[in-house]
Amino acid sequence: MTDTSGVVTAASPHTGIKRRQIRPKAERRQQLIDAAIRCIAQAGLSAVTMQMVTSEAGLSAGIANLHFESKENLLRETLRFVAEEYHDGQIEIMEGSRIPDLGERLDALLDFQLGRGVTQRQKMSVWFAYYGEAGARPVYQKIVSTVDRLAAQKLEAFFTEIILDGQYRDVDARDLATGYSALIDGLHLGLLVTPRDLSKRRARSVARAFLRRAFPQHIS
Amino acid sequence: MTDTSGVVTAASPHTGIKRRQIRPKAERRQQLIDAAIRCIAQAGLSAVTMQMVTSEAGLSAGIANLHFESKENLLRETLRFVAEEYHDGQIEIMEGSRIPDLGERLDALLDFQLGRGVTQRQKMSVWFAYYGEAGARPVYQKIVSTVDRLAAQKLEAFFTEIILDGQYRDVDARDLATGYSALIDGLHLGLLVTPRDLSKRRARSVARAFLRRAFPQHIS
DNA sequence: ACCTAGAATGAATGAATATTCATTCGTCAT
DNA sequence: ATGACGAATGAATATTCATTCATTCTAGGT
Repeated sequence: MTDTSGVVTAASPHTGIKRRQIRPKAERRQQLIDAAIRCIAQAGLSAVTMQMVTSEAGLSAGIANLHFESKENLLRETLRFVAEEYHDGQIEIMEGSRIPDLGERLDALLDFQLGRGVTQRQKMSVWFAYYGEAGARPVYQKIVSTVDRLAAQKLEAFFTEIILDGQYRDVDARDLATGYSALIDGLHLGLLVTPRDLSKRRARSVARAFLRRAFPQHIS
Repeated sequence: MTDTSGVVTAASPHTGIKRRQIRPKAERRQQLIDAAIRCIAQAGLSAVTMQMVTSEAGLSAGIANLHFESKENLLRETLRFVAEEYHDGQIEIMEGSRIPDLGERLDALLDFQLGRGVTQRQKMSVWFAYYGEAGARPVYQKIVSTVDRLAAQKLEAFFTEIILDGQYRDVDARDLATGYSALIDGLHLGLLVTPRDLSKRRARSVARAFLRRAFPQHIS
């Protein structure tokens, strides 16, 4: 997560002329992915050019092809990174033996999903840019659905735990998990497209209302 | 709504050589928008070319520029069309003095939002392609948010009516409307990206469960 | 039957941009 | 210190694609 991107790397102090830096392959790849995320959020997936990405990363034109072979590869790996980061975060909270109280864990999940600042907005922006293309691109669809399925399973297990704990009747964990995920996705869309009409505060309250109706004993 | 697209227009019967057809401007524009919808659903917004659209429409290369000036205009008008069609449909049902019973009207709304066949999937695909770009494009954002705001207001009014009718307590029409819209959007995404994991049948049942929890007297 | 306005065509143009690769230059093992 | 490996550069190339416009053709009016 060290974000060195955007930093003008090692310039000779007076001239501002950049000195060539040699870095490990993995680091360069991440640097380019980070730059791609910023470019996609800024210009939209369909307007991103290799020039944009490499110059955003403060590097030379050919470097993305050097490390990723092609634009397509770079974009695919960028999607994979964002998808995994988002879902790993969720899963860590849900499995979280860190937070023993189930109600608190629910709150933590909500915080993760609808909290955060500008960075989060950037990531969401990228996330939905790919979602939009996924209908037409099997490669994207596969990445998203793989990672989604895993998160859905974990959420269902988490909800099952809560249902047992609260002895709730007439609730199906799977359907509820599907509904909650959809709700969160929909709220993200709202935050992205109509921020004027939907504040982050209100989005959180809408999501909490959903959870409260389902698990009244666990949400105050 | 007459869909003449995809039809190979007026060919000389034996040769298959196409005869030039002159049609009113409005008709050609619609024909091109219909073709654009199919292309976006098929190839993704970022991969659509003018060639694709015009040949999908069965017309010559330059014609989209003749009628829309630029690719950007064509894509913008295509978004406007899809957005308005979707929201007009919803609004007609909600205002619907056609269906007097409120519960039935709720069901009709759900049917419209999650029913339909291939065509609907195409439209959804287009809808989300634009959503994905909206974060970076003020023009798209404006179209979507304008049309969204109107639908949100109507939905809130509709829910208010139901709340009065059922004398429901402790329910906020606005929050509920926001939640329901978000849920539907999220389910659409699910249907689009992970059709394997979410059938249309299940999506409907998840949405109905949401409504039942909110308006138990109106949904069986 | 003939004209004419303007709709439609599609080859040509030029701009944008992904990709290549010969060259340059850090870095590290010796 | 020195050499060699390979990372990084960026000018050159090739391709893709939106847009233009001279030409062709259709349809409605006379």
